[in-house]
Amino acid sequence: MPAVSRPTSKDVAHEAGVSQSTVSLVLGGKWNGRVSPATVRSVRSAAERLGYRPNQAARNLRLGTTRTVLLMVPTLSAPFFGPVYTGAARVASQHGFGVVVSTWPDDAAGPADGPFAAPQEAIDGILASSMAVEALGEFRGTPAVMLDSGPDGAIPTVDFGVADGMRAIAGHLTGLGHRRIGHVAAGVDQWTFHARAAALAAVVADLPGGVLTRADCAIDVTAAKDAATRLLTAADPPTALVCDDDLIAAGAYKAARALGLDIPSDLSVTGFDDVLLATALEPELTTVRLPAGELGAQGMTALLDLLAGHHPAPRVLPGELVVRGSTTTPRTG
Amino acid sequence: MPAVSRPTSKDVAHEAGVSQSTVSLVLGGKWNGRVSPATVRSVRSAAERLGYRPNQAARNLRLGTTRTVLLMVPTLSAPFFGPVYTGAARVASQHGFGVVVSTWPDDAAGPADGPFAAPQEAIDGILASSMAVEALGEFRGTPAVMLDSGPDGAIPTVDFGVADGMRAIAGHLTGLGHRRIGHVAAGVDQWTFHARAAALAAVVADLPGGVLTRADCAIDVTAAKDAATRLLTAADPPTALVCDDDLIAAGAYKAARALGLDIPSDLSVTGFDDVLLATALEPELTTVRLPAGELGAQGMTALLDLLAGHHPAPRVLPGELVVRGSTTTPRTG
DNA sequence: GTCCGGAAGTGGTACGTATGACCGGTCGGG
DNA sequence: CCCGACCGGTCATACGTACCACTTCCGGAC
Repeated sequence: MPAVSRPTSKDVAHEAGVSQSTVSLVLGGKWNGRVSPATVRSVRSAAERLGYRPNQAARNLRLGTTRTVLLMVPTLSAPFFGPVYTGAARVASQHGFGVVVSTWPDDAAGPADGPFAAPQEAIDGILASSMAVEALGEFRGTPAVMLDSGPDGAIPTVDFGVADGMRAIAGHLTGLGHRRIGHVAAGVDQWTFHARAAALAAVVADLPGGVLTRADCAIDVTAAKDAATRLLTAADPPTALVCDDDLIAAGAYKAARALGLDIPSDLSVTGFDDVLLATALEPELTTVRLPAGELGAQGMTALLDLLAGHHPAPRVLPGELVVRGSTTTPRTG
Repeated sequence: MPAVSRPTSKDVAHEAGVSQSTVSLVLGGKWNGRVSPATVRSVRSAAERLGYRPNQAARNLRLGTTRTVLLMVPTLSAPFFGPVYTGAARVASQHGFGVVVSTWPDDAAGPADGPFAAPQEAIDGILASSMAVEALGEFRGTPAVMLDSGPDGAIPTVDFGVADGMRAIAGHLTGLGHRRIGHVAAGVDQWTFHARAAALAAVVADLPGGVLTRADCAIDVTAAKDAATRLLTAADPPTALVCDDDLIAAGAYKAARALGLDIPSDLSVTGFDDVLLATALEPELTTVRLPAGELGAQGMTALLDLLAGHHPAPRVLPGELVVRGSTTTPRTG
């Protein structure tokens, strides 16, 4: 406990020889024509001299608002959500809002392994990843925006156009001549992955001679390697692997190398997200760029709209196909 | 603004037919022998029925403490600091503390590009990365712990043993027979990088025939590729590249590939940190594992100690050399 | 019958801020 | 000469909680 307590507005008032109300007026900027310039100067200099910082707890109590929102994401240890936080925090900061984060504890596999860490602060609103939807019940009544959760009637949403992204991937591969396609899928029960799988399946089903095989795995390099190996060692193996995530693609690379397959001449591989990893791999990964920072920023914008009383329209951020060196025409024969 | 205001302890008191004081007593757990079991049950059920959640702002004001600490790191978009946050948040949560984060805005290159986003909440303490040291002045008087900043007389610190780690790297390479070593250094004016450079230089200086060259770059794959290319295209190029960071090593891989050099047979490469990327590279990267999550956890532990009135001793977390496929004996001749 | 003391709970207040309601003085217009 | 408007501020209160000091009830001891 700090032995020296911080100065209050009353201390500033005493120092400046005015009342506490006047201090609040001046420092709150509400003094248009109510306070003389001389007094304003004197109050400001007194505050400066004492190093006065307003007590946020008292202000929050008085105003009934905290100008703070809660961001709920599964983890910040994985690559994707860091930029989401950054984008959200930037927009929040521009509007004078703070952000507190809540994640699954210990990078657990899911919310069943423990509750989100509850913030000690009161919050005005919630920006929640779809993977946090179960934990939202704790905060019934708090305005919320969901990220990447699919259209929802009750809660405003900001989504990626993952189906379009997956169609672009599939179109790219089939355009190159691939017919036997393997889907290394994230074994996670989330809208975004269901939407990707459905989009891919639809494209392959419409393709004469198209064959789609599938293996599920956790979003983890090692698990992905195993899943990809299963697909590649089956009879009549695919000539291209479509991975639900760049990390999964990294596992597919490992599987291919272990089997002596060259990427892309023996096997085309695609990812999803375009995290830093995608350009560090060799060859660089063909993937769909999901603007994670933009998701956070647009989500925060929607949430602030909601807090301001407007009901924001659902937004969809397009993914962009980024063709790099991991895809080419299949080996003939 | 939500039209329906949350119930207060007064509402609960009315519902249970007791006074607000009693509600506070019961829900605060301070009722040992002061309140009858029947009343306790009735208060608890009333709180449950109304969905009562204590107003944190009021509690913070009354108690003069927020049970919240501020974590200052340069960014959460880069791989390293996510686990730091996770470790810190886990320990904080176990002690009933919350965490708010402050980063450089927009992933700027440094604090000069703008202030850290100030949290809207009052905080009890600060856990700051060394890269945030400049911003610490705003919070003069708040208890703080520095991470990865080197020994400091005034502020408790938690550091990595980066010098030992670098000596392990250097010993590994020289033990393999390398004599001409290139240092792809992070061009960042921080204790941790100075310590790494000094440790490496000392080992090479003690080595008969040892030659150390150096190129600086930002912690960024593209910039690292350029820097590594400069070293590798010089006369009498190094047989091993020591990189200050795994991301820099990824750039070195790209430079080697562009020059037609095989890793490790033509060139050994080492990294630092052991982020996810290290095992996704091919071949997997020899590096020093810095336990980022442990840094956050130990730092938070030290900070909570400090808040409890104990002055924590400086702590040093050892780095561990992880030998993978990117290093071998230099090509003879 | 009086007094004591513990059990069970209540009243009142303070934390620091923001703000609506006041208030004394001056000045110009009617 | 009086009244209202306006300037430049102050007073008092409320936000919701935690906790100290106090009261009331009641069973027993003397």
